[in-house]
Amino acid sequence: MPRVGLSREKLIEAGASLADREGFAAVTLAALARQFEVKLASLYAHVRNSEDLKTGIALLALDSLADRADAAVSGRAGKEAVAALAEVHRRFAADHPGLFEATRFPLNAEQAAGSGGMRLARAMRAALRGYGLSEADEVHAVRLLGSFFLGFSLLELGGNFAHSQPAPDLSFTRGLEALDATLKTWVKS
Amino acid sequence: MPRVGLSREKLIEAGASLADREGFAAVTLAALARQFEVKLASLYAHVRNSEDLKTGIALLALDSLADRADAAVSGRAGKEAVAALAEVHRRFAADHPGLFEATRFPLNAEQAAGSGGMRLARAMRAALRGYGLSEADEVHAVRLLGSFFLGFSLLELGGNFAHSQPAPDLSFTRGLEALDATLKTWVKS
DNA sequence: GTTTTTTGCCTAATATCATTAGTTTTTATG
DNA sequence: CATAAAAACTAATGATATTAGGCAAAAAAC
Repeated sequence: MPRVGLSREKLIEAGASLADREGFAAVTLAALARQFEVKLASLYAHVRNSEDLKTGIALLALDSLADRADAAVSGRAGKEAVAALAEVHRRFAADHPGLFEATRFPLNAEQAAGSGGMRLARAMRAALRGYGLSEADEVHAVRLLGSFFLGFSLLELGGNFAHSQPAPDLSFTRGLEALDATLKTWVKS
Repeated sequence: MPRVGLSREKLIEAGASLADREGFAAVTLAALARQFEVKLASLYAHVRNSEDLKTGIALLALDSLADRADAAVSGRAGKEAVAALAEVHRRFAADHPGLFEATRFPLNAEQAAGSGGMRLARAMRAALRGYGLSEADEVHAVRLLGSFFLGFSLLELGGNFAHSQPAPDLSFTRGLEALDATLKTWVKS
């Protein structure tokens, strides 16, 4: 019986593709075993357990998002950079809901420290450079923007904006304008 | 064999309690069957399936959150009301993470229309009354605030603010101040 | 009170997913 | 070529979920 030639990387890649096509919940060890035409137990030679596989997919998804964020803020600052970054988040969530969901898989501190999540925070700080905030205020602003990006995408994906007008596009734009305005005149303590 | 006296309401209540104690993921038909000392298949006389049960729990959790929101904005408007509402969201998420997660369970349009989620939106609009926004701008603001509340709680619960200073409390306060400032001078199109 | 109907709970079966321990076979290494 | 390492398999186990049919408790009807 020749070996199929599985590897951890292959499983993670295939898992991410499956997440993108059918949603993160469709990613199971059983599904991947079927895809590679091996017995399920064979996968344990390459991943510790289901959670280990999903962690790998989450890290890959975060890196994918971070790549796009880095590209978006490159050569930009201030309002333009923030808007570009916001667009990246929203487009990623809308175009790749399965991968977006994967980015939300819980990671431990060590995993998070080396992840695309940190790169995202750096891209956000780079985008905020044009606002001239202090170091502490920059963190507050990163958290404010990060919360808005995440919350908006989740609410939109969940259909929360589907039952009322105006269209979400406009709310997104107006929300960014409001945030830009307040960043320009950041309140002092 | 005397009947245990199960009912749909009892199962939903017990499920919500279990979610609160051990997290939403711990809520399974099997777990509830054990708790009531009946065979799992018996539960199907009261709920259609696992999703039906979880939908019921989600609606109960949303109502619980909405009750707190209504109480918080009662007799308040403007900055004070928004801050109280924000606190309710954040406290609920932090004190009842299992129930908070339940509120995020997907609902169809009909279920959502009659849910505590609509009451939350109303409480939000009531809180915004003090800012004198137009009807359309009010929707944008509801979505901006709702996104921030949800996003902040999720990031905080996920440990995203655990690896850096300043403490999340301060970021939350400063974020609200920034949002208050921009609501006061809402950008015109 | 008795009889009939409804409905709650159980049994049996089935399906799916996940994990572990040990075995066999393939591939890599010396 | 022989040996060791590792990939893939087998068997077993455990957990969750759902369906169909049967039995008996409780409710409804007489």
